[in-house]
Amino acid sequence: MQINSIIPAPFYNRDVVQVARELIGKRLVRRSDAGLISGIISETEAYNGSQDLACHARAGRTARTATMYGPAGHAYIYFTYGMHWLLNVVTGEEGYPAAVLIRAILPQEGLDLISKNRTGVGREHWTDGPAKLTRALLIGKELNGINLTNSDSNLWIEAGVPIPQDNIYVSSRIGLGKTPEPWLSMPWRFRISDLAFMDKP
DNA sequence: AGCACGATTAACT
DNA sequence: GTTAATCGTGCTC
Repeated sequence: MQINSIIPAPFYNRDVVQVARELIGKRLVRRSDAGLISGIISETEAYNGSQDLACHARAGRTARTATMYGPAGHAYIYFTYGMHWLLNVVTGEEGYPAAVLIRAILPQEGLDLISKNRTGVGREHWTDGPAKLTRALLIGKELNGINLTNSDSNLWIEAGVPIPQDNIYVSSRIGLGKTPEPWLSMPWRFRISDLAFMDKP
């Protein structure tokens, strides 16, 4: 893939909800020791500032959430449920804590590597969850804070395939537990509703 | 210093 | 539909 197709920093230095919507269809690329692994982003969620009670930054700036306060276009990767790593992209002005959770991708390159990283799991479930895709792409704490707009990084996001607005399904975020309203119902989850276009050669 | 819980997953009944 | 796995983080004592 061409270096010049990497999404530049200004794309991320905007409203987190808008970025979450526009990340649908972009290509997430991981360069591992074994080779390239990539997939089209098919599901995202926006987490918007310390006032958003579903956002980790609700507790203010801590060692864990520090990257969310950093520059847009960097990766915020955190550990949860004692075993899972989740990948987010920092958005907005430096100092404002907001990020987009990458919830699912559609595998494109490095299928043999993904298969290896997801042994015992059916192809349809290789990367259809936020912790599944980080396992498939070998993403962990060592990539926390990495610049996703830098061609020297081992993780970046490229221009992918255009997704029409009417093929993006909007709903409320999931897995938020006891998060109170209105945050629980904010329409900040985006996903491709019709995957038929992927089946074309 | 101790504790409850989580932006989940996979394996159950 | 239900639940165990598993541990860093942030809050309470």
